[in-house]
Amino acid sequence: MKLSDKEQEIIERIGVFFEKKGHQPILGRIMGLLLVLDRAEATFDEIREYLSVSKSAVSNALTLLQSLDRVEYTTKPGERKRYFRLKVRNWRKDMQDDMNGIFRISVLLKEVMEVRSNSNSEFNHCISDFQNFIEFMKEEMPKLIEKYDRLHS
Amino acid sequence: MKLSDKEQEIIERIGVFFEKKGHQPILGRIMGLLLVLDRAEATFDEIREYLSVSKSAVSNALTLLQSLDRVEYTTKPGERKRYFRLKVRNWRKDMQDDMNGIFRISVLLKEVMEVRSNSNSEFNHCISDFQNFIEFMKEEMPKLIEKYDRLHS
DNA sequence: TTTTTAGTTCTCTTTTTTATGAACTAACAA
DNA sequence: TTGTTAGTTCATAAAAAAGAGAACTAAAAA
Repeated sequence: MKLSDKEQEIIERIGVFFEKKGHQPILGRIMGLLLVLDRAEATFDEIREYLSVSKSAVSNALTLLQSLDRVEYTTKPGERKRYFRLKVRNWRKDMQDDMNGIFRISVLLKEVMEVRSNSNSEFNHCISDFQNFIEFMKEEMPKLIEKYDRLHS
Repeated sequence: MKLSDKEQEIIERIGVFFEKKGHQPILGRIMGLLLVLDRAEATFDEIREYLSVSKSAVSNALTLLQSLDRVEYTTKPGERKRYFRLKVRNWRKDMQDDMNGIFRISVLLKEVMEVRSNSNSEFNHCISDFQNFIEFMKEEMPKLIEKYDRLHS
């Protein structure tokens, strides 16, 4: 039960990717592991061994990943073990959430505009312009997704 | 030289927003301050006082913000002080960078596909589907931006 | 009933991040 | 020349995050 160097490297890279999103390191590495394994699932203990981390680390990470709706588990008849796997169906939703996270700056800018006087109209105008841009993007994004679904159905 | 409660609150909120992007707390708070101030600029010492942080914290944060191309400074004739302000022109670019950060998962998924066998075609198919979706988005995004610019010129 | 399996919870250490404060520098001013 | 202003750098303290390991629990198996 050993991962190849290439697999390990990819897991680390995916780990870093999710770490940058503000998650703790193991979360990303567990997701990387579940992506790399051919079965696309693993038991609690397999995860522990593949990643050589403690039980508590795995337990906490899996609890968190499930609460984030990124991981789920199934059981097999006659077995007590849980088989953890990625919630594949949510990937697009997760990505949209990330997009909305980026767009959320416009809410903050709106509040900024509320406290600013109109003495610096050049700067105020820059903020408004940027807000318009974001509003446009926010409106167009769902249309883009619809377009994709129309093309791929 | 005091900020109102409302201004402070907005600065904290903007701080948290940028913290979630992986930056250290003061970076976001400095950006928040520069957004909230009517002049939209502040000297080194004003930043220090408004945010009640140490000189070194301000110095390091400003150096970093400048290297990230988010802040710049101007000087005024006869004054040695620097007037720091946000690089407003880069906001859209920053946002596009953030988007590309989200899309970068497709590079990782490509590598994942390279190490996966074809034994689990259902899962592999899910990955490919998601990759197609991202590729579509990556292609459409610049078009969307063009469209916005055409409408607002 | 006792044991085993599968995971959880709690306490504590290790590591990393964030920021402080003091000493330092560079440029100009008195 | 000495002082002052405007910052920088460095060593370190304080705080937060991440994870380890042991004790614990709950359900099934023997």
